Amino acid sequence: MSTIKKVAGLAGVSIGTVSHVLSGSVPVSDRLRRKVLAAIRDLDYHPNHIARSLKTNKSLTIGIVVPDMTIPFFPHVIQGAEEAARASGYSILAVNSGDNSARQQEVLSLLRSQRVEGILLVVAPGPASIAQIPRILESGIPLVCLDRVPGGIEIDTVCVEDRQAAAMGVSHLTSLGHRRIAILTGPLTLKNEQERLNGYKAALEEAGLPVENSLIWESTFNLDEVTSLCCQHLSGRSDSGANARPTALFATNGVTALGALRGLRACNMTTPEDIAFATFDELTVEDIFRPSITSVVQPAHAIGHKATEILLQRIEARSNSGPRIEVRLPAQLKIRESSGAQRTGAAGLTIP
Amino acid sequence: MSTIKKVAGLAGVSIGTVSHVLSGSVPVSDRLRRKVLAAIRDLDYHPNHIARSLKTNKSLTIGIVVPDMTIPFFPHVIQGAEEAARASGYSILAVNSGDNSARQQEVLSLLRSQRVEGILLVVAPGPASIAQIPRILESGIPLVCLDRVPGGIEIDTVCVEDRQAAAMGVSHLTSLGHRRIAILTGPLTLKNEQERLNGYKAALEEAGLPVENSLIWESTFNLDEVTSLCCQHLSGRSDSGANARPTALFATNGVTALGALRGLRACNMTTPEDIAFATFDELTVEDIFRPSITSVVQPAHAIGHKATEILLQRIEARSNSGPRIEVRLPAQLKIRESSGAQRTGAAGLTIP
DNA sequence: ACGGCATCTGCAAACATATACTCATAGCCG
DNA sequence: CGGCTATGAGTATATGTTTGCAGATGCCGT
Repeated sequence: MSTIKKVAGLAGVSIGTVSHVLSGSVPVSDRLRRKVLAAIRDLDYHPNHIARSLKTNKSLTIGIVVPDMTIPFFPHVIQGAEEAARASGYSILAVNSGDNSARQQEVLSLLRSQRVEGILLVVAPGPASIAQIPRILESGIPLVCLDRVPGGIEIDTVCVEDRQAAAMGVSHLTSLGHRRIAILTGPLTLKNEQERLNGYKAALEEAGLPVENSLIWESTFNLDEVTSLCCQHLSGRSDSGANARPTALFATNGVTALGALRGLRACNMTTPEDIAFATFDELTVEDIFRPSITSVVQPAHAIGHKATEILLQRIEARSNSGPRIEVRLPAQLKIRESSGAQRTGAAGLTIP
Repeated sequence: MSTIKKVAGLAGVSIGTVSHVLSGSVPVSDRLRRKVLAAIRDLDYHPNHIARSLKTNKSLTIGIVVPDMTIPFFPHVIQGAEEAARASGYSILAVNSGDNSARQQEVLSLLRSQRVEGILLVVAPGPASIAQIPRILESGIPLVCLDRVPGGIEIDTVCVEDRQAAAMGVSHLTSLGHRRIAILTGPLTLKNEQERLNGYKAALEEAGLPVENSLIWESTFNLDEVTSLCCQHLSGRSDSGANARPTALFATNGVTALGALRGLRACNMTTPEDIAFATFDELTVEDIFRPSITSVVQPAHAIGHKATEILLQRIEARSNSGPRIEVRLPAQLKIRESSGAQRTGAAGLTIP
């Protein structure tokens, strides 16, 4: 691998001159610049980013920790982050935590060893995951939490307007005449899930409906657990009366949504026929498939992009002090078939 | 940020000893090891991977270039690669090329500056993209092409058994009695697409059916182009006769599949009612949605995993010489509704 | 007491680069 | 034509780590 020294040798200039041509921080005469550039081409020289980082103490890299890249939401977030980062000359190091506290610890350590200049974190559930954050901040590495907001900690966050978004989805269901609407949440230790639950409550109240604890189903981010929990709640209920089965179901995230749909199938129920359904997050981007799911969709790309902008701002400021930044981005309600607002035709591809 | 020197100071040992504790390459007494580890904890020390890389000339990083992380297939590949890499202590740097030759050039340069020890490449279409490969190999960086096989170049490759896989999908359609089966391919400059086409031809021949050029529709990886091309081919054909509309359609990849489905919808056709449909690649993981699509599914995870193993092997061997390795992994046929093998019930969630 | 061994220290030389600094050269004006 | 000023070239040092080596220390058995 060619070095700056070889380039200097071939171009007949000093190492410093090559460096100046590369960085542009010091003017170099056209004659020498051309010779240097020619040497760079001839040698297929690529500046050693490692040595540069060591010298300048800038890795030009930021890390992003997501639960699982294969969940469609996160690649969009990562891509948003990557675009914002690239615009400032930064690269992205993306790693999975598997929503596992121990693994999150590992990857955060890895990122710190790699000397990333900032970290974007979709925090794993559990207090242990949150406990890892302060040390990082203390060490001077800016960290922005995105998508999920950890409780009990002062930290920059970027996510969707959970309360309003959930209320929007639930209001859609109440406006369709539903009076018994169940909500299927993830762990309520996460502020977002709480906020979404609050949005649900607000929407019910606004519609003059009571909030029943028996219709609030708290679950986890484990698909199998969600499925069986949902199934359990749906079966063994009468069709009417005080303990009647809900006529609509709202899921607060993509995982519980998928679990809910699987649960419905396991209980031999269809949507929207047997129960109206709406959810946070898109399950499949394509409107080609049926039943199309009424969703409150998050601006995934924008979340990643905005979080990165904030992070870069903190990096530039070289300080984690200053007021905490909390960005809430608006979601969008996409009304489709599963909520029963549109009637669905025969199976197969149809024109909506 | 604490350094190895500070750790040594706090632990009351020499720098060398700390290094030895960290690397494990030289035995250290238990007493000192404990003191060192305590100091590391107290100082929240994280070894400077950058300095280590510079000294050892090993970045312990491999790069992976994919067209677009938001296409569901690729995160699985990346995750497979990540697991294999992690098992050997390597990290993954994943970047998008946007299926764009110029951008691919940029990201490859970036990876070389980052001094990745090897590169996994899903090559962008076009000869310019392929032309970038030899320089990298010459510079001593192993490179494995995965998913897509570039033509006219000797290189390690890992992908699916394209021919057999396509033949399997098409045979499924012939076995259902279809005699006019169209194929919608991506750019035939890619060997895989050619091979899939060959599989199609072989399956037709085996079923005693003629290969008609008018039923071979070559397209691109651009969704809109595929959609309009498909629509164009489907409309303006009589229902019978020599130029009759095909009764079945096979798409050779996820992009053309999506384009095909959109095209069908635009032409006001449904599947499997108006035309049977099968494809390479899964469009949505969940079987919950209708119409469920009969697919030849690729072992995405395994492709990433295997490619990384080969790459690590080349890295270890410190040489790109030796015989070229070509791994072909088997695909799996998932028969669902769109091919018409199962009859589909009413829309909505049903038990299959 | 002493050799041998295991363990540890301290030092120095890299690794490839950036940068502040010094030095050289050329142009220019008086 | 001499000295001054720009401007550009060259040089030395530092970054955090690994690694090898020479020497120091302490402990054990003889």
